[in-house]
Amino acid sequence: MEYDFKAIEAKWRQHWKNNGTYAVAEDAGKEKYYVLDMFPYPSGAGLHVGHPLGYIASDVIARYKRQQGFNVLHPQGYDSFGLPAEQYAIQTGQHPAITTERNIARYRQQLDLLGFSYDWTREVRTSDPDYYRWTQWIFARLFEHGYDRTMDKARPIAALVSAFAEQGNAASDWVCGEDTLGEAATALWGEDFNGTFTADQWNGLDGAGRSAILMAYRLAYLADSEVNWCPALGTVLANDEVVGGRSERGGHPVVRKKMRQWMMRITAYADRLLSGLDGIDWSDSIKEVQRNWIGKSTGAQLRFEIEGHPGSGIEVFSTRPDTLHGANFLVLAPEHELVADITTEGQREAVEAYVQETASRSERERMAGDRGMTGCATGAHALHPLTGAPMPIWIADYVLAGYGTGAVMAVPAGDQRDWEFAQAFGLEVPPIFEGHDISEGACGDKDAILCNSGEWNGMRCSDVLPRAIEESTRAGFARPRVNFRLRDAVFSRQRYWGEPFPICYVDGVPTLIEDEQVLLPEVDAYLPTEDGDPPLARAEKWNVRRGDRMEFNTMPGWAGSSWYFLRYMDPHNGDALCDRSKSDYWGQVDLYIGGAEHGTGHLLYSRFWTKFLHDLGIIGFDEPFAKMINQGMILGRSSFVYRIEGTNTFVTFEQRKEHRTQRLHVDISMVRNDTLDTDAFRSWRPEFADAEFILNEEGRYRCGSEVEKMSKSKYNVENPDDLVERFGADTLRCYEMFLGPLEQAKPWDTQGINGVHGFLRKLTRLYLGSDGADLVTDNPPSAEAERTLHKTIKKVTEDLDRLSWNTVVSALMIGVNELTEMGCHDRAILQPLAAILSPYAPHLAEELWSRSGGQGSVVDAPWPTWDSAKLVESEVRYPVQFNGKVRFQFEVAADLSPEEVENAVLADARTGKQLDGRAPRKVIVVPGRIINIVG
RNA sequence: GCGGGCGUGGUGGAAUUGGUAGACACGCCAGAUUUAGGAUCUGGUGCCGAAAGGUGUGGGGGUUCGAGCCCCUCCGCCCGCACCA
Repeated sequence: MEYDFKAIEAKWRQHWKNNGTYAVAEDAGKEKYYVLDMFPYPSGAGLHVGHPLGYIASDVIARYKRQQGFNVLHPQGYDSFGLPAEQYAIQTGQHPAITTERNIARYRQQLDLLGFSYDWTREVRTSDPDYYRWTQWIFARLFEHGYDRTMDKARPIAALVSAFAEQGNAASDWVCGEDTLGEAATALWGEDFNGTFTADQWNGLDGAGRSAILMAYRLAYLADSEVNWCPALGTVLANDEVVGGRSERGGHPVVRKKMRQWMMRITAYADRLLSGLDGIDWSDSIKEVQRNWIGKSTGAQLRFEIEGHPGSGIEVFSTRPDTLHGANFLVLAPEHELVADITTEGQREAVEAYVQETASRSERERMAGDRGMTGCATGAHALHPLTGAPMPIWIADYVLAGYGTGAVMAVPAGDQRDWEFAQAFGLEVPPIFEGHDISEGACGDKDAILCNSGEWNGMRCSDVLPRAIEESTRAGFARPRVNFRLRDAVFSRQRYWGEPFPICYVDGVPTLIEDEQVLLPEVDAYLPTEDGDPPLARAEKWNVRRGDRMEFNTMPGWAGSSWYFLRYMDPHNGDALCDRSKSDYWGQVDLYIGGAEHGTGHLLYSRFWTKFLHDLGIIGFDEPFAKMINQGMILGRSSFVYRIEGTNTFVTFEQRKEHRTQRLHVDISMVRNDTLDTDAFRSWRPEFADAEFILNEEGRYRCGSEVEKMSKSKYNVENPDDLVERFGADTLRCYEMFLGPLEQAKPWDTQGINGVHGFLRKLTRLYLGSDGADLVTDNPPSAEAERTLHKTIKKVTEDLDRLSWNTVVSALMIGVNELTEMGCHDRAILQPLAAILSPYAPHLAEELWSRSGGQGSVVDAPWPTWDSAKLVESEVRYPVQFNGKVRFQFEVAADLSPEEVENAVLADARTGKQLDGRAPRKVIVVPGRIINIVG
């Protein structure tokens, strides 16, 4: 066998392992290149062919860059804290660490088969205490820091404490949770707290009081937030785990409950997270997802006085204060704090019923559904700040409590939702736009011309807007305001298998534990306690060793994955999360490859933590991933059989409509070319043992098929191990790259792999005879063979530079086809060919490199360069322009310089045949293969 | 509804800067060969047509000597967000 892939791959896999080929170290004399995969969660199911796609792509680039002389950092690790291992533990009692260890071993085994050039000495695992120690350390720094708006960076809370001691909180402009501050201050100093406190007030506080105040400023803080609590399950549920007021799993009742949770003040970084997007090379769509999620809007906060309630007012946020003259009522979220105060006696019953009704639905549910407008008048009125006209105050669930101030000024002529609300409740729609018919709907056009708007009549909205903000501010009822949709992230989970917080409570005050690492304790069960405390509360000895008690929550999955790319640079450092000299050398990730599904999770949180660590001077850059490619999903091709209802008889695809049939997924391993192996099917499951088949005219059972997501339950999963067994890792690598553009979703087609396998076999035959004898000669290569080689080097190099993985395989195939046709066995051709093959088929490339006399490992073989002089084609046709019109096609040898082309054209064209009988004076050869002739 | 992207043979896709559309591969067809395989080799394969020729990148229009690519418009598909004031 001339291409014995099993022997070749085993041989070189062992060789690389023995030689530690892929270990890298900092080298000041070499330019670095950092190429990173999103590390996997090691699930029990193992890999299917979709998982390695991105890993192969990054490995190709890592190998290519390495051969180009870069010092390449290409690590891999495991995001090993997570829910599946914990659920398995709840069911079986097996410790998640054991499950995780086993799954990692399986992953490693599968990854090793594929020939990746990872430096495994740098492996990280988020569940490793030596790793999560630093995750806890970052949390501690976040706890100890706040965000100073003046300096636009994170600063130690200690600096704020000094400022408070001297000037209270009036002089410093730090990001502050106003609700948290308000609650704490009210508890300490009484109801009339107006947002500021003095140095005397501060200095008079005890430790608990100060702690409560400082919580409003910390980047990691404790706060009461409303969550979906399921008492039966003893845990908090995410909004999408709640359906119709009951838990999605089990159907237990869910209540909305305020719970004290750790939060991350990511909102402090909202502006920088937004502007930082401009400087990084990510896809437009994922940047757009992040922009949308951050949701910056600029406008004003306006205050409306309430009739009969002097001193209190309703604050609303609006991006369109230019439409203020069209505002004729206010709408509050049902949860708005003023609702109870302002509701009139006549409306109280109706309002309370409405509030009750909305409270029983989750926010998610309110947002979905039929969009029918609901609401209720409070009976109260606000006063229009310009005209003093009374404006009825309504409550409605289309206004969200969590956004802006939880209240809006309704401008039914300018906002579709307000318009619909006005229609539903028979409210007036004052027209404020010239030429706009308000019976049709609202007008959102910012270029519309205003009317009925006092001094602004006749002006364009977009021109009025800045003026409206300015004038309202001067009049004292408004101030400019920027609002973000982004909300602070809940950082607590009531789970076991996550990072424990380095926090204990001393007299109720949350306090950092920094003198020793807080390790995840052993527990006797992985469920919450009877009291509803998280599983960590079961670890009684662990719990009581500090303060009153330890923190029982653990950190969410995204904690460990927010900074792992840094740890690879210095994975064994026991004194720091990453030495500054190492992070300065390796710097940002140059190429990050992974799925697009993390747009608002991992990718946002790692940007946040990176900026924070940059503020602290831990690292010298503030964006983690300079360039990112999101690979598309590989879809499976499912096969179906058609059972006649109520029988055990199956008809083929062609006949399925002649009967009442039921479509069933069948395992694709039993199907070849859409034909079912009926014997295999009978023995697949007992219920099919006596299945009858009605075959088609060709005497075979033809299955139906469909492209859908790969999944166990659809029996359409292709396992990489099987394919490596049948075709080898090199074939699988090439084929996955050949499938199509990396970013696109594409169906898997196992039949297609034969073509790529044939290519590698054909390639091998250039070097080896069928008996395994060397065929490589030292004959001088023909010009033709050189042209093929240089053309291939050029194409492969250019395609890799623009990250076009799939076209590279085609280029290699074409080269091999041509060389095979020529019968080329020349060392001068085949050695460089092995070198450029290496990124895609590293095992075979090593074999062929050594067979063709290459020195050392092909992994370090310098990337060949192409010589344009060798790229001579016989003739090229140029379209020729004469006085602006293309008159004829001119053929010229392709290796001529522009000057030679010019002379050739002049010489020929002077006959004047194609040039209206005129002799040209000048010939201009321009790129794009067009020749301009000036008459 | 808003935002992002896409539309090319039977299939996956190529065409990099506006310059011979369909490279490369699968599938299919025909032939060869054989120890009958999920093997190998050779040739063919966009569509219509016997051929000459015509036609062709979702539809229509435009710019250009020239459009898969640029502009306008309509249709269809995918992804993300979705009452964000």
